[in-house]
Amino acid sequence: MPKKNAKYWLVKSEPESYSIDDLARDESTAWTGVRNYQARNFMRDEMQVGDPVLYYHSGGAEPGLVGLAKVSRAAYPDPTQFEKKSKYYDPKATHDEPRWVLVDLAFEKKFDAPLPLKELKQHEELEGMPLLQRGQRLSVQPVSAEHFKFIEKLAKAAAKR
DNA sequence: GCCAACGTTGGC
DNA sequence: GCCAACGTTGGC
Repeated sequence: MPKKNAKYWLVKSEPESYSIDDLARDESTAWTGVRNYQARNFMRDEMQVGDPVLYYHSGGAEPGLVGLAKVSRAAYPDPTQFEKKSKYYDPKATHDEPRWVLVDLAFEKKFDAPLPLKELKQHEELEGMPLLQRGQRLSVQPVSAEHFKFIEKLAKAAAKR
């Protein structure tokens, strides 16, 4: 079980670039390439080791929640910002003043059945969840404890169907 | 500091 | 592939 003061999160990834199966295979990964200040600030200021993280697949035929990870290392500079050949290279970032940070995520579990976005939208218990807001594009976002617990229940119920 | 242009995300 | 939403950039 997460610590009492744990916060809950959600990260998005396109399964073609890095899926829950990739994370399961790697066991943990550095969450490189976040280039949005709001998302960065969540990682830098609020994500703590042990925090549970919902894993969301965006794009594709059926976007939805596919599993669970947890934060395994707190924020540190994203090395890709310094790599000229990386598509995440940022010429304005320096080692003295890095602009982008990341956290490490560790695989926790893959849901037996994914929870499609269109199903999530049908539960009024999840009303107000950032993921479900129109035009919402943040790739790292907070999840309330209530929403997180409800989603855990949904995942268990979906596995039994 | 405003705001138009542009680029990206992501559902459909 | 389309397009709405939104963030960033850059001219002024």
